[in-house]
Amino acid sequence: MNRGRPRSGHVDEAVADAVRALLAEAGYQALSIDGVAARAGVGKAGIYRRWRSKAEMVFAVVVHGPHPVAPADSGSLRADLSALAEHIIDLLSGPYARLVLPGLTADLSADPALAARFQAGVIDAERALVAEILDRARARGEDAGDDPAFVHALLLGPIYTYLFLAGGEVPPGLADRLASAAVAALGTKESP
Amino acid sequence: MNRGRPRSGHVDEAVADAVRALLAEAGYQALSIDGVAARAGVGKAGIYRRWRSKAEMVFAVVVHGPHPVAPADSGSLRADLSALAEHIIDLLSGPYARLVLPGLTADLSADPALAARFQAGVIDAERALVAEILDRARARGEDAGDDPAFVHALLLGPIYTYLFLAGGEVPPGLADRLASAAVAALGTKESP
Amino acid sequence: MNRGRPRSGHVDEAVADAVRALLAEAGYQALSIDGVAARAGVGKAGIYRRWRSKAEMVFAVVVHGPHPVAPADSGSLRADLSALAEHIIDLLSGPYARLVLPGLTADLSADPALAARFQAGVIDAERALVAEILDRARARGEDAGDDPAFVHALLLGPIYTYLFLAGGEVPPGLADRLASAAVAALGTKESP
Amino acid sequence: MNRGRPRSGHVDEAVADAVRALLAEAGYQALSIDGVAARAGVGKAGIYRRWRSKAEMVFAVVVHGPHPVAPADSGSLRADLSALAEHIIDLLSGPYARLVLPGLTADLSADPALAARFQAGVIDAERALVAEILDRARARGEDAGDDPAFVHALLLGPIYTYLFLAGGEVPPGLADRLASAAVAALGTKESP
DNA sequence: CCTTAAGCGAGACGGTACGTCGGGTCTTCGT
DNA sequence: ACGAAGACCCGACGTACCGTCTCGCTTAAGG
Repeated sequence: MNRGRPRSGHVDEAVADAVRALLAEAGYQALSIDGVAARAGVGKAGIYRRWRSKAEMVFAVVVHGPHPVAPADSGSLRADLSALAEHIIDLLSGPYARLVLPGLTADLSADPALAARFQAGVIDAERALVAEILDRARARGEDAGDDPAFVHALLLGPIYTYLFLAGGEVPPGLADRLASAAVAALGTKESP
Repeated sequence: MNRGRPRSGHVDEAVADAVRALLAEAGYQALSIDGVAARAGVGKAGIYRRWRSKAEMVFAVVVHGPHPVAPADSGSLRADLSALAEHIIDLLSGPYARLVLPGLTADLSADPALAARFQAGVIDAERALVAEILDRARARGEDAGDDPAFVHALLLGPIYTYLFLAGGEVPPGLADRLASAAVAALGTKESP
Repeated sequence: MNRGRPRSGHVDEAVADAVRALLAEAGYQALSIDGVAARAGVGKAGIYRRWRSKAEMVFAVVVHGPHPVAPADSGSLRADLSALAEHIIDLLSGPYARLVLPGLTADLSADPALAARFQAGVIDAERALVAEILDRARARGEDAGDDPAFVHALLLGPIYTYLFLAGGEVPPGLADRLASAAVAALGTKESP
Repeated sequence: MNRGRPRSGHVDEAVADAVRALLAEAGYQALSIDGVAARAGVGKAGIYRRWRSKAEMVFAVVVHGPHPVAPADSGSLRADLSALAEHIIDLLSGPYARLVLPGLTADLSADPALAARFQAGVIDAERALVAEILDRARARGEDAGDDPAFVHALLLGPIYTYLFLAGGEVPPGLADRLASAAVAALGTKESP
């Protein structure tokens, strides 16, 4: 049985609001636990009771999960992948992800436990979407390979590169071009 | 003419050694200017006189530039791209890049000036290599498209994804598969 | 009429035990309400229901009051005062008083209400003992002055000084010497 | 040779001012290092660089030492001791000592090193004054005993008792009465 | 007997202060 | 003028307690 005073949902809400507000104002690096606590009108202990680090907190608040985005079934592999790529572009250039992802990625590299949760909650979820799209294509008789992780990397990687390693903007038509590249790659023998 | 005592090369060496040692011991996030100064037996002022931030210092020391890697000319676009991909994999999974890149990427997103220098010094240099490879292919009569940046993103992005967003390891044969995908993409009309 | 569940004596016992144990282990300053509650297996509310502060709690537990030490009647003022001084020395150098008094005194200076209770429960009680001794002496025809508080200060003050302001140890024979000093002071005209 | 930037006297002054102001406003217990740093416009590190605790800081600032109060030589032991007692009363009921002493005494009991410094800097200094007075009296042919520490305790103890253990006020004429008591005690054989 | 008020252990709550660490700047002396 | 050294102000860190407040559960007295 659960003993003691139960945790208050109000804290979670207030922290989530404060995190989003402060991220928008100053970005991930400038976000501090002290600052969030003060802005949320919450004790620091209430935050540390829930999350062990800034990275965990932001991860929980911003990446918390609405990734159930069912992949559209347009009847063609290329169109499905293009839609998925467009979805990833939207996600990564969205209001918060853009501010959060580089810093969060850095923290992941120093916290294997959190990295595992990111892997499971975000990467694996997206790979599952790719797998579903490929399965459907295979059912239709299209050539769909057998490595959803590779196809996923072929979509996510270039998008991440444009956004966070190169200039910061995604070129127009990128989703289509990535989908075409992926389809072309699937229809190729890798060694001559 | 320069007056006063000239800068001592000894400082640069000592700092470079200290940065490498401390990176290996504790990683990028745990690296501090104080720590580097103490380890190098150097004053903090001597460091700030050279670089404006931790990110600049590490960037200068670790990514300092020896990227003159002439792209091998193997006579085939696919083989050239594969060699380049292999080179990128080696670079990114090298001893320091692996420890440094996620944190450095995060700092880039908060320091536009440094981001521009990273863009110019690393991204543009690699894009130029791709451009050279594509030019050679075109001269040979192969289909080479007109967007080296896209081809570069197609190589670097998935590698970065595997190393820093997903598990941390690059699957075997990745360089070949990426090169094949790029070549296939180039031989495709992007709109049906 | 008292309704509701009556207070459990078990709490008082458990708290008293915990306070004594923790005092012995770490002293007054390191004693915390959280610590006492945890050690006693008691809720913090149960403690705050009984006492308003750490000082009150410790005061109640350690100085709880059994000071009814009837002053021995030896037939001589000097001997009576010496016995009382010896008693005070024993009290103040006892196992807990020694750990508690300096900190408790400090808290008194910040809590007038508690100070008044300390004054009434400890100081006034001891002054009453002195008054009784002086009355007996006066009845015997000895010179006993008319200011028990002064005589009491003449006994308690030096003892406190030796124990808590100077080194920490009471010199041998102190009780006798203080009694002699007090008697001598009583037999003196204060202004020539 | 001393290397590095020397400590700034401005910090010492600012801290001393802030400590005095905050003591007057809220007392010793409510004084915090954070508060002093903020009020003084000084970093906490600057404080911790100088003193290891609140008690050390306050001790250094308030009790800093100028106790060179030469003992008046009035030609009589009783008058000298009375003057000294009056001086002690003034000291202890002075603006800061009153706020500081109880809390400081408490901290002494938890910090033997500081206790030793208090003993050496304050108690021993006052005992030396007593010793000097007694020496002068002995030179005059008066009976002066051989235990300055005892005489000192006979003066300081009752004063401390009145101020910090009993009500808080010193009764009028106390200095004279303590001096008389001390003189009387010196002229007495301690064992019947 | 059955309500019901108050007690109980537990522990979360908003806060404050702790002592430490790092950032980026400034100031000394010696080279 | 540069060098090492190190103090400067600032602000965040993660921890520990404070005193208060819910929880769900006894526990007895009063109706």
